[in-house]
Amino acid sequence: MGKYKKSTRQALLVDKLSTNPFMTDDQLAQYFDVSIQTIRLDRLALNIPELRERIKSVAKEEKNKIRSLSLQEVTGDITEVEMNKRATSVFEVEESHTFLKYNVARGQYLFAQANSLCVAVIDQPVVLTKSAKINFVHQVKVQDKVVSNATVQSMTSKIAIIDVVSKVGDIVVFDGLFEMYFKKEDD
Amino acid sequence: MGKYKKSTRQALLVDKLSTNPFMTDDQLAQYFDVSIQTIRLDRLALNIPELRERIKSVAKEEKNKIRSLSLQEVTGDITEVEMNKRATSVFEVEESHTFLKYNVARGQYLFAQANSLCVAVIDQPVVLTKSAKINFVHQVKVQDKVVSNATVQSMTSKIAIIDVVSKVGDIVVFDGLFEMYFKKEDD
DNA sequence: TACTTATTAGTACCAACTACTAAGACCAAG
DNA sequence: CTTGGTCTTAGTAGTTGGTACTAATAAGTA
Repeated sequence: MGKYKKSTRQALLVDKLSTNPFMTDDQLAQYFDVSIQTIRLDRLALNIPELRERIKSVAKEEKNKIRSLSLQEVTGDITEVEMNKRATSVFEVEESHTFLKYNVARGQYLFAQANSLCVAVIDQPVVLTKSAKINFVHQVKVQDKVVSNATVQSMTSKIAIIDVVSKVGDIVVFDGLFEMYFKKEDD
Repeated sequence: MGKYKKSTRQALLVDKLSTNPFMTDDQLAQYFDVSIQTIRLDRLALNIPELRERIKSVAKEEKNKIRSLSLQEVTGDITEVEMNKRATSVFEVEESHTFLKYNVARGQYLFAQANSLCVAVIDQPVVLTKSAKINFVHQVKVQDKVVSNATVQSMTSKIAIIDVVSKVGDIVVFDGLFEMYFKKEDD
């Protein structure tokens, strides 16, 4: 099999280091079958610190930071809302979390962002997710800003169908179709 | 202040490094007001590894702690695993999980539990969620114990289809069909 | 004083980098 | 086809925090 192209390699690099932050540039170069310089350029581009710094940050008690990244905080910042029509939120993955937790959590955070946005766009006090069809289209890299857009497709007195597309730049990383259930205040 | 004699210094050195393993020989030399060589002889005599090795061993411990902590945090406790076949986890909804917006947390945590379970059931180092079709069947209350069951429906060399059903007692609260993508890695 | 232990100085070497320059490879458009 | 851009590789100098070793010196003791 041929080598990966740059973007793929960089995505895989993030992934690799998230599961195993103890790899040297040399080992990574052999793994991806590229030169050590390429790995270093990749790290530079992705803002990934060198081995010793990675290890040091793991060793120091960054576990508190990581622990604090619970799901309810990861809903992203809602930047625009047009009630019952559409909404936008932004979620930036911080580098301190990514190495350890990112792998497991990626799917969960993208879903959480989208789900929260769906709740926010509906102008009702109680909004529940009923069902969803979701796709994780593309990997998210370190420090990527995930911009999520929710658009209400249809809305009855109890159910809203909302389409969500999350992008990093121009690249779609996640999309989903959410069916939200809500109750009017006096129910 | 006079310098310590050898035995005292070495005892203090062990103490110092046990509370702060991040000190370089240079810093230690200044601290004890001896030459760097003395510190190195001390470490040699006491079988204390160099800074980087000390940090690495701390990092490895820390990583395991964090991993189990964050996994437990997100997934609940995985109680049974039959690799590549099925797995079960239990997640108890605490107040903190429902803290801001009950409904938001509910969806995200149920999804997170299911998603994590799908990652755990596949015996591969890197497992990513590709897509999912999920249903939030019934509401979950605080202190409910959500028992999630994942069953691998089919599995190729790259993709696994997993069915997840989450229940509180006998009542189904969530179900989902997950398409997981994984990579074999010989490292 | 001679002997032993403790300390210091200094050299060569290493891993795993950073930061930089320069050149070649590859593809895409004018 | 050639020019330009990105991508990749090569190579050098310098850094940190060491190891491993030799040699000289200082301090304490018989």
